[in-house]
Order: sequence, then structure tokens, then C-alpha cells
Amino acid sequence: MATRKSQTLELAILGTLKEGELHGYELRKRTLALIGQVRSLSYGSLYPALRELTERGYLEVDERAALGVRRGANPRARISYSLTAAGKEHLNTLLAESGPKEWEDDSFAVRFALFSQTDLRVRVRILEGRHTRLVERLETIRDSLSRGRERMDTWTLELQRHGEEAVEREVRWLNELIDNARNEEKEMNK
Amino acid sequence: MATRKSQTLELAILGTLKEGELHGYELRKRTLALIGQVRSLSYGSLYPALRELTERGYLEVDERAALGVRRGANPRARISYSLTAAGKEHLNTLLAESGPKEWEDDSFAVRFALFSQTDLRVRVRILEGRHTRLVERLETIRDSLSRGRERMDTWTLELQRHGEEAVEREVRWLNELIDNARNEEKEMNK
DNA sequence: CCCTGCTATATCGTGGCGATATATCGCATT
DNA sequence: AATGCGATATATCGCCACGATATAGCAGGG
Repeated sequence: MATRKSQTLELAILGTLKEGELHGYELRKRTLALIGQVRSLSYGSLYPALRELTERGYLEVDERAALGVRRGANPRARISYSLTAAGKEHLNTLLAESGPKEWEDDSFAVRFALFSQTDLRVRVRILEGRHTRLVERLETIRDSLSRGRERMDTWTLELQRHGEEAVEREVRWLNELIDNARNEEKEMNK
Repeated sequence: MATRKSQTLELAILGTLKEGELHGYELRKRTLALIGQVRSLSYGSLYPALRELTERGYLEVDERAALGVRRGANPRARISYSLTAAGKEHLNTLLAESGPKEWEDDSFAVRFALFSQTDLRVRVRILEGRHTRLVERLETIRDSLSRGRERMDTWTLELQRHGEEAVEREVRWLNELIDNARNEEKEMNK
């Protein structure tokens, strides 16, 4: 069954917190700066996630500030969160993964944004996986385009054509990144 | 407070059904063929939506088949849905709208896919709105890129740069479409 | 000096996704 | 002829994450 709760959000939070302690509001801004183009992040997801991560022992909160808020003293009192030792460990575990989930749209963006914290070999595997995933998608689109060439509506066709080009662009982009990463790998082995 | 239930899904269903009656399974395939690159559509959303649209009087079902299924006779018995008169009217109402909602990612894709059923003037308004929306997004990205030029992580920067180019591409695409539509408008007024 | 907008926390309703269940049909494989 | 897989077809269920909403202090511009 495994936690169906998106590890993506979990990873985004832990990865952002790697730099140092932050309060919720600032954390959200930073995370959105990382991946705001692709994902959204509302407080309705953030705060419950923070609470859960704290319960699991991956985060610790600034207790004094927290008490202040609970007493209703000041709604602007910042509650700072920071990674515990277990949290750092868990973050590294997540950063080492490179399964099929990692190359879906949402997850990939987060993984990519955290590449500077990611091992070179894992990086390459993720890029390659994403590449394969997109090539599959290209095939699907092209099948659909050639099968329904005449049956299909002009605008639907145009939309798919535009989508196809967008995927092609991303594939080319990935090719460059993979090349660079492979060269970097060779440099290291010298 | 006004149906918070995404009109997008509603419109996608009604728009697909415009062509003629369909059963759920086929309806899902067709709709995904239209906008599958951008949106997803699970049965967990589709069937409840079909039920609700039927209750609101916009759809009618093939009763005999429906009874057959309800009796558990044949789980593969097709239940066909078709637009009622009220449904067609409602579809036209939705197709005439061109508010700020219509140029968000999800909604725009659906509206675009249904352009052949959409009035030329509404088409232009939606394209222009989408254009404005994307230019805004470009500004946000560029701000973020120039503000944090040195502060930001290499990979985050690279991700945003790539995102920026994707948006630029879509803006150029829209420019072409808007030009074409404007010319078409002139042709008509001659 | 007010009032708009930003900082900052938090919860609530619910829509839609992904998983799951069930069962039939067609086609290939042995 | 049996087996078995994948596609067809319907439907529900748990629950996560979004968007809305509430509250309130603070800063700054007009």
C-alpha cells in the first residue's frame, strides 16, 4: 500500500529546508521559487505536511514561538522548522531514489531543482528515465496524429501538433543535459 | 457560492457529446484524445459528473441498457449518454464565456479543443486573454531570474530558463493564431 | 489617519485522482 | 479445447491537495 501521500511534496519541503530553518510562509515562497512554474503549493497542503513530518521526527519546531501562537498571542509569530538528523537522513534516502515515479512531470521538476544536492549517477539515471518517458509520449502523440489525420478536428490537430513540438523541445533539452552529465562523469573517473 | 465544481470537466463532457451519443468508456477515450496531453480524466470524476449532469437535465441515458446494468445482468452493457435540448443550450452558454478562468492552463486547452464549436469573436477574446496571461507569467519569471541571478542555484536557474523558453514559444504560437483569427474576422466583414 | 496590501498562521469543504472490484469478450498461445 | 491475458465497460471508495476563508498585526503611501 505504501504511503500514497505524494513523496514529491515531502521531498520539496525537506529539500528546501536543507539550507536552514524557515517558517511556513517563507518556506512556501522558496519552494514556489524552485518549482512554481510546474507545481502549486497551498497552505492547505503545506501545514498538514509540516505537522506530519514533525510527528514522524524529521522536523523540529521552534517551541517558544509555537507556544506563543497556540496561546493566540500573536498570529504573526513565526514558527520556524528545521531538519533533524533523521530528517537529513530521510532526505538523502529520497534523493537517492530514481524509480519510474521520479520522471513524471511534477516529481521530475522537484528532483531536477534539487540536483545540486543529488549524486551525479542518480542525476544521470533520472535524466535518462525522463528522456525515455518523453519519447514514449511522443510516440503516443504521433500515433494519434497519423491514425486520425482526416477524422480529426482542425483545432484538436493544431493543439496536438503544438503539444508534440513542446515535447520535442524538452527531449532536445534533455539530450544536452545528459551529454553534459556523461562528460562530467568521465572527468571524475579520470 | 456558485458551482465550485470545475466547469472545465463539465464543458469537456458536453463538448465531446455534441457529436452524438456515447457511453462512458468511449466518452473518456474521446475526451482524452482531445486534451489528454494537458488534463487527465479518471472514472472517479467522470461517472459522478455524468450522474450530476443527468440530474440537472442536461443529459439523458439509454434507459433499457441502464436497467440491464442495474440488474447486474451484464457489466459490459453500454449506457449511452446524449445531450438533451437543455444540454445543448447549456453547452452554448458555456462556449460563449470568455472570462479570466478560460485562459488558465487546463481550461484553455479544453476551450481551444472545442474552437470549431465556438464563435469567432469569442475565439479571439480567449486567445488574447491567454496571451496576456502568458506575458504576465513571462514577466514573473524574468523578474525572478534577474533578481536572483547570483543567489540562485544552477539547476533552479536552468529549470526556470527552460520554462521561460517554453512560455515564449507558446506566446509566439498564440501570436500566429491571433493574426489568423483577425484576418478571418476581416474576411467576414467584407 | 485610514486603508490597502503584505506577512503569517491555520482549518474546512470537497473535487477529482488513483486504486480497486467485477465481469465479459476476443484473440493468441499452447 | 483449455487457458489466459488484455481490452472493454461499469462503478465506488479513500483520501490528498486545492482554493476559500478567517484572523490579525505591521508597513507605507496617499
